Amino acid sequence: MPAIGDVARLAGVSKATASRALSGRGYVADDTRRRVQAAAQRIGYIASPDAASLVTGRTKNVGVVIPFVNRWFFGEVLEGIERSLLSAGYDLTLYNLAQTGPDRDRVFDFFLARKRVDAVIAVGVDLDEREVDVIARRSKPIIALGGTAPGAPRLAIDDRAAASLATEHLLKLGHTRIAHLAGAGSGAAARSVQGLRRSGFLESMDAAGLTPAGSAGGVVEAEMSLPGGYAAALQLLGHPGDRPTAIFAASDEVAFGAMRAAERLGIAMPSGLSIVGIDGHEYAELFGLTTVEQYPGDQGRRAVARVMRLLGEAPDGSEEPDDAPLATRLVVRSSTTAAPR
Amino acid sequence: MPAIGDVARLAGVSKATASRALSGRGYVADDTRRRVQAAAQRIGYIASPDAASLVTGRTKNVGVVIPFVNRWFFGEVLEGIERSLLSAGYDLTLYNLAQTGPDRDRVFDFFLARKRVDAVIAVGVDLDEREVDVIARRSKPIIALGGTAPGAPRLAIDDRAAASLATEHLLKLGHTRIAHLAGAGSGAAARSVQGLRRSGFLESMDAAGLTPAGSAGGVVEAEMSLPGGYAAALQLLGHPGDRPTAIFAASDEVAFGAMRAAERLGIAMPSGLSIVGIDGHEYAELFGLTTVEQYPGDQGRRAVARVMRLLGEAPDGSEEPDDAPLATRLVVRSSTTAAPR
DNA sequence: AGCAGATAGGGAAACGGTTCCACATTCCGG
DNA sequence: CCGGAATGTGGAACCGTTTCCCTATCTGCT
Repeated sequence: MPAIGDVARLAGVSKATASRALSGRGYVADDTRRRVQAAAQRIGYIASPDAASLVTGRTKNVGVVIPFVNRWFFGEVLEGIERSLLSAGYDLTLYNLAQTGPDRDRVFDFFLARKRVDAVIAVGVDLDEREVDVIARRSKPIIALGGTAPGAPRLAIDDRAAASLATEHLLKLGHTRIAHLAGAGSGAAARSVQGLRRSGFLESMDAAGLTPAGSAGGVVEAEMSLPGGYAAALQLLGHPGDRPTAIFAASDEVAFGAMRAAERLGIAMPSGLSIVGIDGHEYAELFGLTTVEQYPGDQGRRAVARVMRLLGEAPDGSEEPDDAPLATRLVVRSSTTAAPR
Repeated sequence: MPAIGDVARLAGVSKATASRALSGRGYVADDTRRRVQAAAQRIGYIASPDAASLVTGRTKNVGVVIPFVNRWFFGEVLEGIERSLLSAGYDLTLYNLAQTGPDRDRVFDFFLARKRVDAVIAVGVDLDEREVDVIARRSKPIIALGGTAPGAPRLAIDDRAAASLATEHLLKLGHTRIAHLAGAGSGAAARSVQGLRRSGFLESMDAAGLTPAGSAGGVVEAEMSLPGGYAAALQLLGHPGDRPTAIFAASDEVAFGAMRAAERLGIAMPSGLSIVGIDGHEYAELFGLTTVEQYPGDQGRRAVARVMRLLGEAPDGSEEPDDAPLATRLVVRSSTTAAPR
């Protein structure tokens, strides 16, 4: 395997000059540069990133910590991050983080603590102080997308506002018996995505002078997936007596599950039940789901842009990042309609 | 940032001994080992993987090349790979490969050609000889999961057999008017996953003395996604006159799209239309989809095991890999029923 | 003519580990 | 009791880059 010394010898220059010629740093005569490049090309020279990062301390690699890859939101974010990173010449090292437990500790204490990544993007995961600290101590930037990380820059939609937007849509349609399919853990973790959506819902209901309707107090926790939504909706809609006329689901996948449950129970939609979700899932249009859209692919790209700036790789002319919440938009489709009288 | 020299000094030994004590290679007295470990612990020493791989040539990192992360099959495979790799102490570098184009070349020529990964797992992608060669020339193992890579070990289900299994299920139910929603490109690339499934279908039909039924010759290509299946099914089922009574869809996601299309067209299921897919998608049970299951998470784990063996990291007592096709299983649910007479 | 600054290039010292080789000691079997 | 093997440790070379520092030439300006 050819090393830079071989290139240098072939081009008749020193290693130092060869390095400068290839990396573009420092003064090198045009003619020399061309000779070196030709030599490198000829013997198929490829620089060793290990050797380079050993001396520069930069790895051109960022770690992405993510709890799922197979949920729509996370998959989209990951794809967005990947493309941006690739076009910036960076590698992406993936850490599929379990919610908690020894595996999780291992990721932080063993994998991320080493000097293999220049920065960390934590997607949809709530980091505790110790975890942030492990990264920060190595003075590597960390940024949170969706989840929370104490002391780190955060990129997220305003989940509470999004939930209010969805809820108010139902209220405007005249619904008064409204239930919420909340994300698992939303009751316990108030600052989590699920928690914020839940409280946005409760606030809007409260402001309208209403209380959640349906069995189990009108708020049922569901795993944030289609089967999760299905199971929870069956529970929520099980008693024909006190059925809600509308449901606000914590995510589109949960909403799909609820739609499926309604179908199974023979409830007509939307005349008998209106459903609104959050996400703007790829399938929402096809299923006619009213939802508050967000744009995870774009969020991923933004996170990368943010990280690049922190790493001093800001492309010139790029504007400053702001901490404004990310974009959302209510899209009304056929899954919601006016309340039956 | 403490280096191994600091640990050595603190423990009163040489760098060589410290290295041996921490890595567990070579002879070190128990007492010494403990002293070194204590010292490392005390000053928070963490070895630099770059330095290590510079001298050993091993990076403890494998590259995964994958065309999507947000399709069920790929997401599951990726999660399986990730967990296995993590528990083997390996990092996973993700390359989300565009189907073709300059980005794709860049991945191979720039990213994968460098010495940053010890091996490559290519998931669901058909590599050409040049691409395989780039990796092989660096004498890094490459293994294909799902897709094809000339000259590389391949892990895959028998797609043709799976398609036949699905088709024969429909035949046994008495269907004679059967259509196929094939994957995009299945006609052009006979050896691709889509191509094999298509030919498995055609073979079984042929063996039964039947020709595909429905508009467009009974075989319509669809993007391998739910919206893709929806659009293609609308086309296939558009003319009430020559409607098939059963559809074999190239994947479960396509099948879901077709189910949705049937619903939209007011076709009763399964009495008016039977549908069978391939995959064993997470949602298949909920939607009552008959399907030929495969187990992508397990496939990912297997791929990692295979790579570990090629890297000489076989855990003792693990058996030899075989090239037998991976497991599949027909699961009959409510989306298929006997042909109407 | 003299000089500062820009341009060009080389030698050598890092970076942080691993491993080869040499040397010393202990152990064990014949 | 002796020789070789097993065990334990240190010194130094090495992996492949980048970069610091030094020297040399060339430009343009006073």
